[in-house]
Amino acid sequence: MLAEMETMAYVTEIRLSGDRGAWTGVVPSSCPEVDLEVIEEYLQEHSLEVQPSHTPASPPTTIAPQTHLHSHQSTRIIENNFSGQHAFKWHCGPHTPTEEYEEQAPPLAWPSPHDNQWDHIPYPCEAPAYIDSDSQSSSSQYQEYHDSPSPSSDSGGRKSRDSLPLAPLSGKRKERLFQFLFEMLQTPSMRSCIWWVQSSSGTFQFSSQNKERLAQLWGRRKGNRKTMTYQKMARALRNYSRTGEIQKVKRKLTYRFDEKTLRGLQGDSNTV
DNA sequence: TTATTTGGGACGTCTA
DNA sequence: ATAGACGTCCCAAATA
Repeated sequence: MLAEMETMAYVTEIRLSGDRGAWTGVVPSSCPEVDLEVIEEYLQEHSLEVQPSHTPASPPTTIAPQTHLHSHQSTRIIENNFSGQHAFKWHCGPHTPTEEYEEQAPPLAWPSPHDNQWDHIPYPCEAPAYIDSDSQSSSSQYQEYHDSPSPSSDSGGRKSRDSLPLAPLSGKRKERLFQFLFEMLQTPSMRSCIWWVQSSSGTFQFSSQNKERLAQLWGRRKGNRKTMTYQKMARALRNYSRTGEIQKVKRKLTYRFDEKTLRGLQGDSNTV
């Protein structure tokens, strides 16, 4: 069934990325459960993320009103490379994806919050981080962990690691929020909660629908006493604005990894 | 206007 | 003991 949903998502992606004009109304029809509002949210959120390579935060003024997914403006979305509308799939199943994820959490390679496996286990998915949504569509194949060549010739990889002590310095180091987020971004089953907007620039976005789930996972990971909420997690995220690891971009629920941080994370995930 | 998002001060907790 | 990295609470402003 999971396979079915994957297929569903896959088909959706194909339609989105492969057949621009034809996808109007196609997605929902193949899945009655699909929440149109969510789709619209995705379309809106993503369509706004048309990022000129030089500036990730495009001014809202350039944003065309996204009336409906039936509109011809869907083209814009596709141009945006936002074919990875993985979120669609979760509405097809009985549970939200995060619920599934929670159920699968242990097998999905979570180091228990107690032991410090985090320090030595590899990321659940070591696929290159630089996979845009469309690349992720083909990621259905890297559902399982698999080796992948390092993100080739990252001249700054080492350097950034020097300036960014992500790796355990003295054997063990507590997991940081941005590391967790990065990991989630590499986890296909979490696509419904968080996804790359433009992986090349380190821009990612939370799902308005499932951000709380992700926050809860973070809270569990940390072994907090109280339930983590997006509010609180976002507070920590805002702290990164000062320290520079992650910056907020002018898009709803969208943030961006600092270049160095991103490289450090990628280098980290490839060398652990 | 309401609900959601965003931003940040203040203080607490935990860990290296 | 101290500092870093949040976690928690709270409030206000910006947006949708």
